[in-house]
Amino acid sequence: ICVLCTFTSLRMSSLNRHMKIHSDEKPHLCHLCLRAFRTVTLLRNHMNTHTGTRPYKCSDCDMAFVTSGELARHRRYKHTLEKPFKCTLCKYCSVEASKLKRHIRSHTGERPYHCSLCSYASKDTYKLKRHMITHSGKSLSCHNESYLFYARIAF
DNA sequence: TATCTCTAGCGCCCCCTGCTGGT
DNA sequence: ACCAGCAGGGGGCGCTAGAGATA
Repeated sequence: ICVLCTFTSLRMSSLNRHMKIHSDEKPHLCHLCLRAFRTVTLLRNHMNTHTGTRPYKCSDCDMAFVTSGELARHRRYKHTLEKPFKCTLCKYCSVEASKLKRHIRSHTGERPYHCSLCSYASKDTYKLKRHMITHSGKSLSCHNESYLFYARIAF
């Protein structure tokens, strides 16, 4: 049992590894952007984003991905059409949990993302970002910096 | 013990659609 | 009626973090 959080494991080795997340130790450094990672695997995946290396290739189309998880998700979206996350209130189902979470907000009416300049509130972050254009008149891509400024105030 | 694999999660961007107000 | 602007709903991918599985 971790004394710092709710984590529990049957293996001492898992607990030892877990304890590292409570420290800031990130010994694996990307020499291209100086970002640091806890594990070599994370660094390797990150380096692949710099080099464009995509080892996980889809057998049914030309797509390729940095991680196996991305490939698995792609295959669900495009090939197997498996949608394990099902809404209990309607027939909607999704490939991803986060999509179901976003969908459920359409039932609950929850709008966690508030505009700092008017009464508008959004159900997801990108809608708020898009909404911010109406205050500035700038294009979405030109608006990133001011959006981040507004977001810091709002959140 | 190190590495691989899987799952979870946040984010970004895009598309389509419906509503609304101006012309 | 038509069009532009805007918001709602959702699809798809990029990337990182953490933990289980395995070599």
